[in-house]
Amino acid sequence: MTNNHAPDDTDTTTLTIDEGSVPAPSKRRLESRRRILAAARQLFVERGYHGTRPQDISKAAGVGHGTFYLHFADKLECFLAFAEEASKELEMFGEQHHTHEAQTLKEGVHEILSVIFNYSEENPGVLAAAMTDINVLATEEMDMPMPDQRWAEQWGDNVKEWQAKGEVAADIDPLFAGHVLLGMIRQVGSYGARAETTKEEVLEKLTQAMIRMLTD
Amino acid sequence: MTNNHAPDDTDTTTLTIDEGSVPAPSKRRLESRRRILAAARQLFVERGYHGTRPQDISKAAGVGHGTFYLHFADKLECFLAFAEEASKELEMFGEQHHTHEAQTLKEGVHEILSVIFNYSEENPGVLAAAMTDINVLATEEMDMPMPDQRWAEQWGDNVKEWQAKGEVAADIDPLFAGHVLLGMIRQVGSYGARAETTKEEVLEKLTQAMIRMLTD
DNA sequence: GCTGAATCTGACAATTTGTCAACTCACGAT
DNA sequence: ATCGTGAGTTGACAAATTGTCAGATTCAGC
Repeated sequence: MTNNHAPDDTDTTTLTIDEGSVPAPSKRRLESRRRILAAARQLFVERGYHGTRPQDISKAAGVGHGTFYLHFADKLECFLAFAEEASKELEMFGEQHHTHEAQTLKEGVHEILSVIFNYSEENPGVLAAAMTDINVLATEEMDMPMPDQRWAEQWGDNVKEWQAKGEVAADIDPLFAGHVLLGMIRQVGSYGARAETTKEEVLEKLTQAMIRMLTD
Repeated sequence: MTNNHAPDDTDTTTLTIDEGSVPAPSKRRLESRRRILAAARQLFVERGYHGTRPQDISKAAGVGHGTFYLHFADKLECFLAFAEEASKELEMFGEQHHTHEAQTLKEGVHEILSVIFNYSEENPGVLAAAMTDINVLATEEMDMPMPDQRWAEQWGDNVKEWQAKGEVAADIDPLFAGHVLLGMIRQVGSYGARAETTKEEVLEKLTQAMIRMLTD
């Protein structure tokens, strides 16, 4: 398998301008990539990883079959790019929908979860994929931390801040808690998408469960 | 794709004797299947789903390439069988290592987690696969509940019992909590396999986190 | 408009998945 | 012990998919 796609020092996620070292990708190239990723997203969510083929993706994207391989080495890499993209989107979604500075731990947790739930509602199935434990798909070391790991760490940072304010129990390891919280969100997200229950109810219950876990 | 493998009414997991309706599979057939599943397990754990091919599995199993398809329709079905097998193993492992009736909620949780952690130590990577959210691989309805769903429900049953004894907060929805607990275990299992920390430490922290989540 | 680099395309090569006629093996009948 | 038979397996080959790359197309700069 030969790697035909762009040089690895190109930021393969957003293809932003990297002053001086690599020329900016053309609009054309960006557009092709965008279309491929959009098609990939739809198919991964609809059919799952197993049932999605590179040829399906390129066809749905309206590009030549070989074009897929100019952008991604294989299906896995395309999947990882999709997950990364979704992760970034959630971040931006959160920034856009940030309403006010939380006064309490409960408000803080509730607000973050609301963002996640609202994003999920608008993009069914996307977060489930983005938060995938990549280890099941592939076991080799990844070039960068995966979205789920980064989120766990971010939650860990949040816990550390709340702990500094005395809102979270002092004996809790923030990073550990970050992972625990991520696990909760992941599973409840999956369960909530299936169960006969409302988003609001799940949101309240999950907030409650998380608060309990974090406090004495 | 034609389905060449045994009639669907055969229990494809353990191929137990089904009195009267289907003849028992021969030793030879059981042995082939066992070897395929053993090879599949090793490869799925080593390489992940993406990097494992049916031809790799049949080769590692020491059976003909076509034999794979006599037992499983495709890679996904083989993976699901592996996950199911691992799930059953954990159950049996738990039964064999059940030491005593828990006196407190903490002991109960600690004991169940010990079983899970001990099994994981003896079978690295297997539980991660067995507890996979199958939805990422495939989105169609499965014929039976997946291992992760069943575990969540089992934890839900445990929570209900503990609740009846007044050990778990009365306002907690047992099934919801079951899913939350599963999510915690899953993520912490993944984190613990990677982090520079001891099994005992992770076990203690997770027990603590779970108790907090379940109590006032 | 011309040019050349960037990018794409799809035919074809390479590889993998899936099929099935031929073969093997285990078991029961004689 | 031998033989017949059906279950189960095999691997050559068909079908499908992944991956490659020479030729084609596009587009920005002059």
